[in-house]
Amino acid sequence: MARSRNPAHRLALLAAATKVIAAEGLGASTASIAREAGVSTGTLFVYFETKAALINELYVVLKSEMGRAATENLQAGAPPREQLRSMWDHWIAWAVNDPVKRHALAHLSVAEELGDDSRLAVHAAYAGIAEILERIVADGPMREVPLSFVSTLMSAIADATIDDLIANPDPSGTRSTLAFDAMWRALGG
Amino acid sequence: MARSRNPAHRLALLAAATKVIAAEGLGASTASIAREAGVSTGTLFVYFETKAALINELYVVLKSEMGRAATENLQAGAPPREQLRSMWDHWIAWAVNDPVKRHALAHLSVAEELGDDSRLAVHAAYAGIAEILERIVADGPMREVPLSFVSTLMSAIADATIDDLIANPDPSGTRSTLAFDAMWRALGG
Amino acid sequence: MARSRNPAHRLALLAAATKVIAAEGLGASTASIAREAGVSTGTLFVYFETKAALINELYVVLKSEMGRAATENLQAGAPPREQLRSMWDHWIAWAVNDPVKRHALAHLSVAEELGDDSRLAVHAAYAGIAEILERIVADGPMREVPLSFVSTLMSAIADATIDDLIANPDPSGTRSTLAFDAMWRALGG
Amino acid sequence: MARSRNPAHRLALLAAATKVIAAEGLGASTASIAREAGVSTGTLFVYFETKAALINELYVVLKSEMGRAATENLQAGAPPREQLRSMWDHWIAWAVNDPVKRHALAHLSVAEELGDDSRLAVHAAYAGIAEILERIVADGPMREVPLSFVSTLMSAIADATIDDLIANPDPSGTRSTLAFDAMWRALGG
DNA sequence: GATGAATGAGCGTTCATTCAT
DNA sequence: AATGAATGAACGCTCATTCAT
Repeated sequence: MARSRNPAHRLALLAAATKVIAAEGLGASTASIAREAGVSTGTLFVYFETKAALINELYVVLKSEMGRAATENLQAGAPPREQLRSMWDHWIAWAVNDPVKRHALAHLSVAEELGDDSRLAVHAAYAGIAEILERIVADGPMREVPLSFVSTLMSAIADATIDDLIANPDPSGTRSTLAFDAMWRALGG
Repeated sequence: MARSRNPAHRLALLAAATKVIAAEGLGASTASIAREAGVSTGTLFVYFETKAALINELYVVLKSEMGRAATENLQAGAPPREQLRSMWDHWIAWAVNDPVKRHALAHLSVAEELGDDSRLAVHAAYAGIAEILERIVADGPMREVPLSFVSTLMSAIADATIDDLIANPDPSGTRSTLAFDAMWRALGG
Repeated sequence: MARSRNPAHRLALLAAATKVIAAEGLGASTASIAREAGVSTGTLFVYFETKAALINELYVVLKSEMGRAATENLQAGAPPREQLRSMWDHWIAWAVNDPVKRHALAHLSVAEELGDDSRLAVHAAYAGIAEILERIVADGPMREVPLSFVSTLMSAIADATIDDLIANPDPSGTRSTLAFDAMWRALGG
Repeated sequence: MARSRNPAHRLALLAAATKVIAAEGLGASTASIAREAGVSTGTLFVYFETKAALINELYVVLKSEMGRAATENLQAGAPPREQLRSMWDHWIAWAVNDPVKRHALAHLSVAEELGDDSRLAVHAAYAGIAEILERIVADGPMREVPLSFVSTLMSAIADATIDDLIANPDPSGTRSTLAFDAMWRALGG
């Protein structure tokens, strides 16, 4: 057997892409990503067939990670509001503690080269969130609206909050609570 | 910078940039923008010193236009909810009736080359909106939050609504009303 | 008006491509061709959309030039054998006097990127040759064979002769005459 | 250089190179050749020091095979014309029955990396042909010309015929006979 | 010997910008 | 002012070759 593919390289490339894309946007060159990862330009293309493939894969990884972070430690039997609040807190924490990933993801989400399959691949990680959201919305004023729209709305509010908290940190958590309450009201919960 | 001799060229270039950036994203070449405008590559640089300058200027133009559209025909004495609803309707209408501008603006808003001065230059066009927002928020749960955050929140909800309406048109206006109500609740109005 | 396209650049690029391709084959880089022509890499692509376009155009230019050289000073009323001999002599002279063009053409003729349109574009320059050939072959043993095959045969004999004469010059012309006679016999003239 | 352990790999690589070069030309990558042969990229370089070495070796193999095919079943005592005709027939048959080898050889014959030693290595396989040719030419008009030129001439005629027969098959053999007669006349036999 | 990941020079092509006309 | 040819750095990607396993 030859040297087998080194998973560390794959991870290093994804981490490097996260960092470089966060800093320079999607225009970041594959050369700079490879350099940051400590491998040669050619090696990048061993692990990702094209730059577009790297972008798509990184999007799936980060977006899924964010979804998983949000649903961590969810109390199955807890009341919906508490469940949503837990999600909210984890979500905000993930983004605020790792603003580089959050920035990279913001760029990736609007990438021209993002394929439908990537957007689809991410859905699984958001099934838990969708379920909770569905229950909350079920008897409220938004019960007729497609869940995807409700979900987009929540994401929009969360993203706005995250950007605000990264720009002006608020360790007390007051602003996060206020924003959560606003979202809760919006959902009609 | 100085007002150029032929304002028609300037406008043609901005219109062309809107169309081409909406279609191809920020990667659109200056050559393709000039071609679309019916002028030469050199002429583009007579009116805009660099591509970044064009992007910034177009951002200011479109974003301001959107703000102005939102505050059109505002009834000075009307109750805040009605004022906000008027704004909301005008805002949504502007974007839905001109999805090309909306798409271009979506790209421009995340442009790497966007300067703080451009973001600032736009504020004037949003003074009216801010004023109304301030009054609405004044006695509600969000009274302690910086107005800029409230404003960002509203934009986020509006943008989500607009994208949804462009993707799945709803001539009845039901979804727009539902989204407005959600926003109204979020603001604590 | 701006600077207009400089025909000298086009010619310089074709001449440079001839020289570099003769020396290095079709693997010659566009950069080396541009350098040899004294222009920048970008300029090459102003005059030729792709490397393949340059290769095709150069093929048409050289092949046509060779055809035109062969039919130069043709005596309309002369006997077929003398006409063919004149063509033969001009053809051999063109190739032997400009071995660089001959070598470049040898490479170009087998280029993967050569299109049917280029092969077609060249035909006009060979109409005169074909006509003579037709008359010569008309009553001989090859009268049933497609003219294109006869033509290929003649080219093959000529090319072999040319390569031999370039490798081992023969100013006396003896070998050329011997080869012509062989071809004449082959054609059944 | 030293006979390698596993001759099957060597043969598989040569066969794969034949196929891939016939289809894609000399630009074919060593990786694609190795894949076609069912071995790894590294293994290719165990059997052939460089790509150029593989090309040279394959040229020698195919060209020699062609020469051997031509002189197969030669009747020692038969009249020269019949001997030449037998050669011609075997030669044409080899190429027409295996157009992939013929195409590969056509590419290899003009390879930049082809060395004089390879051209020389092939001569042995053509000794028989040369001998017959020499006898045929001995008393004819081409008796003063170097035999190598006569040989090149014959190859040129044969190649042209082969390409024509591959492009437009002629099972009746009429065209092959016509071409042979033309060559016979050219040689002054 | 066999493997295939790793390498990095090199490729064709693009494009923001300049400047002679 | 308007033009578009000219520029050359930069890009994504390929590939012959090496070498750790």
